Amino acid sequence: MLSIDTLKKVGIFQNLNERELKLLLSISRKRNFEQGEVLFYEKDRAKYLTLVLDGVVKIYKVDPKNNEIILHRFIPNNFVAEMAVFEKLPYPASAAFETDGSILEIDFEKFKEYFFSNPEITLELFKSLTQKIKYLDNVIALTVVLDSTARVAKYICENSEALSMKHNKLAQYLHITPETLSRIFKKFSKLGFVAKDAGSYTILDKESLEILFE
Amino acid sequence: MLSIDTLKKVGIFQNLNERELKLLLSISRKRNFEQGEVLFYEKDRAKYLTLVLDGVVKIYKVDPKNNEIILHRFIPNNFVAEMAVFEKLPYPASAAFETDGSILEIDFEKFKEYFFSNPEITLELFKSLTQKIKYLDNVIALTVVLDSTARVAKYICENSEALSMKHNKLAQYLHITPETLSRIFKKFSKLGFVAKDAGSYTILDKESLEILFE
DNA sequence: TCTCATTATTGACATATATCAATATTATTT
DNA sequence: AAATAATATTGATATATGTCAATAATGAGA
Repeated sequence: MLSIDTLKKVGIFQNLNERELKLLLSISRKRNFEQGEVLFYEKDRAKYLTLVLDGVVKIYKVDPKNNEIILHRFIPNNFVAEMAVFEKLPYPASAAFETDGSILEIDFEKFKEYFFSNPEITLELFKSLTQKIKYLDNVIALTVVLDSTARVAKYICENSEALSMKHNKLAQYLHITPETLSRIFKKFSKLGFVAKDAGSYTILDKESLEILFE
Repeated sequence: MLSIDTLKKVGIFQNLNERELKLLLSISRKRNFEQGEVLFYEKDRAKYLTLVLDGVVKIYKVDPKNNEIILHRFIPNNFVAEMAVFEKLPYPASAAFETDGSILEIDFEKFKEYFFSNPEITLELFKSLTQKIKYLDNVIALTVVLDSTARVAKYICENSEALSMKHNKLAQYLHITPETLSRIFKKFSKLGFVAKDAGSYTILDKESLEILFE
């Protein structure tokens, strides 16, 4: 099931030696999830240090109208919500698998005891924390600072995969309704900033789009 | 000007010995600011590890309509935007003094060299980073998730100083206009959730207010 | 205490975006 | 390829909040 080879493939643990990997193995377990399964809910108590091994995990909050507000999608080899584990705080958001996948659960107290003196590990944890700050900053830069039109412009300019995403997923990610998104794309088409071919859109005039959010 | 005694008073450096404090002193300098002075602008390059010594520093973004969106206010003994310094990234937001004050500027490369192997220092830096995540999460929880009414309810329930703040400051902090804030307070008064006496408001029915944002 | 400046409130109106319902388009299954 | 389901678009309308302008309340200096 969970083997040293699996752990070796995780970037964060690359510099650990065999002895350390064995130690890590002894305080970890792998858990499999199916698409849609919830990893944890907002306000749950954090028990384990969690790392995505396979699949995509979405982190989201639920607003009073029951809309999911997606803060981030995690791909493999990332820690999820380690802040809550470090600080012994309830999770600030919920997490669910968007695909089938698996996670590594690590006993945090033991991990701390064994690995916090290892500068390579602490450096990786620093990076992981600063990464989270960047993600949250991005949510704010996108959602709080910009209006819907600017938000769409920014997102399609900066995320190449955006144009091939299903529109309702994209809309959800940008915290707008599919209707509004559709109207914005129509506006961009009319302005000649994007073109529709065979269902999906292509960017024709990136400079103009950039003006909208800069 | 900048003395070891000043450094000793900073919580984060409490566990440093005399030799380490001297070392820190040699790579630091103090800078004074007047109310309103800008510490740095969004997108500036981060040069020094920065810590507030005196005064209040606001961290804010500017939206396309030139509204300031305040993300946080820092009081003394806090690192400001250390993420940008760690990651050698442009500042994700601007910073300005709301009062007269001063900061400590630390040469980051040397700080890293001298102090990153000290577990007490890295622990403090961890705490500082997780704190920032909490602040950003709060901005999102307040601004992205809740509507204006819920936001006011949450803020006055959870921040005792809110009711004595000037309404235009409070409104700015909640990212709503003073007019909207005034209307929301009026609504809360009519519902009997708050009462106005001598200019400022008092909470009469906290449970009801809490229902609005939970 | 009176005056002036600042801050807060109120009303009328504008605007962005959501909601709902109908229809069109695209994708999937048989 | 036809049938069905899923997704996208469009129009009409609702709603929350912003904007602007007028007035009221409050605070600070003479």
